[in-house]
Amino acid sequence: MVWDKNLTMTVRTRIAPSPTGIAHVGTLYTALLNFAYAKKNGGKFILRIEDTDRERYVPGSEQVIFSALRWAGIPHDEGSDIGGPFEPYTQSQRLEKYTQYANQLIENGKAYHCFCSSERLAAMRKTQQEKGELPMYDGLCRKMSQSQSESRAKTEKFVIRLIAPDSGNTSWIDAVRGTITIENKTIDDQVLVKSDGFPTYHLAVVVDDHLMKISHVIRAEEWISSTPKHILLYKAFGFKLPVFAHTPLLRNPDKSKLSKRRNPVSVLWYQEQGFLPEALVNYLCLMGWSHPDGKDIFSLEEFIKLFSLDRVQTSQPIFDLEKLRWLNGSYIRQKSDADLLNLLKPFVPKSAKKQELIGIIALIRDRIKTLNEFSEYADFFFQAPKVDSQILLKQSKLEAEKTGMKLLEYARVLEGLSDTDWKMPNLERAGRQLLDDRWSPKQLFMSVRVALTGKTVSPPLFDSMEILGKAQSIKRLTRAAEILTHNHI
RNA sequence: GGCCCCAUCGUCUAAUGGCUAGGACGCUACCCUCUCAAGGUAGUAAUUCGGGUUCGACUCCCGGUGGGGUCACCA
Repeated sequence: MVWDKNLTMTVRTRIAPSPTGIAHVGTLYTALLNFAYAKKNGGKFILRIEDTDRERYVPGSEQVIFSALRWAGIPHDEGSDIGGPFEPYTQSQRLEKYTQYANQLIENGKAYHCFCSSERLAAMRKTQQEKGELPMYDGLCRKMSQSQSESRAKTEKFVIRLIAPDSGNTSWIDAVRGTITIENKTIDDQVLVKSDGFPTYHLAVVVDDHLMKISHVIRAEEWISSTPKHILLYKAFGFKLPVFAHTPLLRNPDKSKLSKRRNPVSVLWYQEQGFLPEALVNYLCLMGWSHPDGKDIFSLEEFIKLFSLDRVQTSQPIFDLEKLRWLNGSYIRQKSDADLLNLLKPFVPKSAKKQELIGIIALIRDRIKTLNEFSEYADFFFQAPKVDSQILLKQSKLEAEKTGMKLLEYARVLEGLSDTDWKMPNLERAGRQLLDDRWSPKQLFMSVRVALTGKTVSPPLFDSMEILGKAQSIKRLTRAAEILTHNHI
């Protein structure tokens, strides 16, 4: 990026979520890019809470956002929870600033009071749309004399609107897309201050980005069409423009903007499913960006080292759970036993013993893609399964009686093993000794598998038996044999 | 609909005028094997269309088509 080279000021980027309930993966994605860009350039990453919409505010959302970013390993240098040189970092605590700047605009003739009722606005929009025009404010109050406007403002409710030029163009050099130009006549007289005295996003974001010395505004492409409004405001205030960079918008498999209707979007959901933060972050890195060496798996540190805005793609990627799952499985496989034991804690029965778990982990680590799949593979260790005789017989391919007798025979042989001999190779040897021309390895071992686990899919049989223990294994074999004979007499 | 953005295998992407268009996920087959995985090997599949520019276009230009975003006193 050419204009980076002459940058003398510090790079300061920010993420500015609104507290509406969840931590969105789209927010995490934008945070990741802003964080990486700041760190790459030795700058600061700021977290600002944009809570100027009182109707949509959900108490507690801030904590959800903080904890999601903490989980993901994307720490901020300044923010509403930790403060900083430009605090407060919560917009509802900065109200006077916005009022002050809005009034300055009115004094300079760059903005005006608007007294139009929402009914009039709605009616106006309706007729405009019927005529096939684009709905825009008709500028009624813009024409009002200053004295009239001032006196009405003393008694009536009003909003403050920006005066947008009717001709000319507004353009900027987008750091990921190049020059973008928009005709001023398509820009509405944007509301800056609402009738409740709160600023709109457009005013607050410009004022705060300026006051907080944000150098690079890196945000999703859905903001492209409001960027000219922001530039107009920067100019009206005489502020220095930041670099704008509009990143691709994450999409659902149906190609629409990523939303909870079609896709899990809450970071918390991924956490609860047992996705590892490294995997989610790594996957997000692959959205609209690629490693110069074509690597798919790399650390956040490596990403920071290699990240650049000009390598960011402009087309909109689809968020694909399948590839994320693969990546997650890969990260799980790389974990140490101790780490996995720790990570698995929320997904494992409380009664589970540590030694036992370490053994189980060795058996399932290559099989699970998310941590919550632990129970799918390992639940039989903690609870005797319900054995379905039909499923069992389908594996043995022999009559119930013969199958039951074989299971009992295996149980008897196992009975002869001492506790110290209760080891995988011995268990397997004992099993293989029972093979003959009627019992192939597959028939016998699959039958035993169903008897012990209730399923046709499980971790390796003899390793599982070693962990399950002598008493429990024999008990389950005997019980399966009983079920077979009861059902078929 | 106006405006804006975008267009390489099903998906994520590489290749910015010169290669048989590469890699990854997924899928298929084989190997391994007590099942499922993991691992290994092989395979499947793409430059949206039409015009230009050029000795030569995935790559540059124009148009069509398609997709997305945005048009609030929400962010």
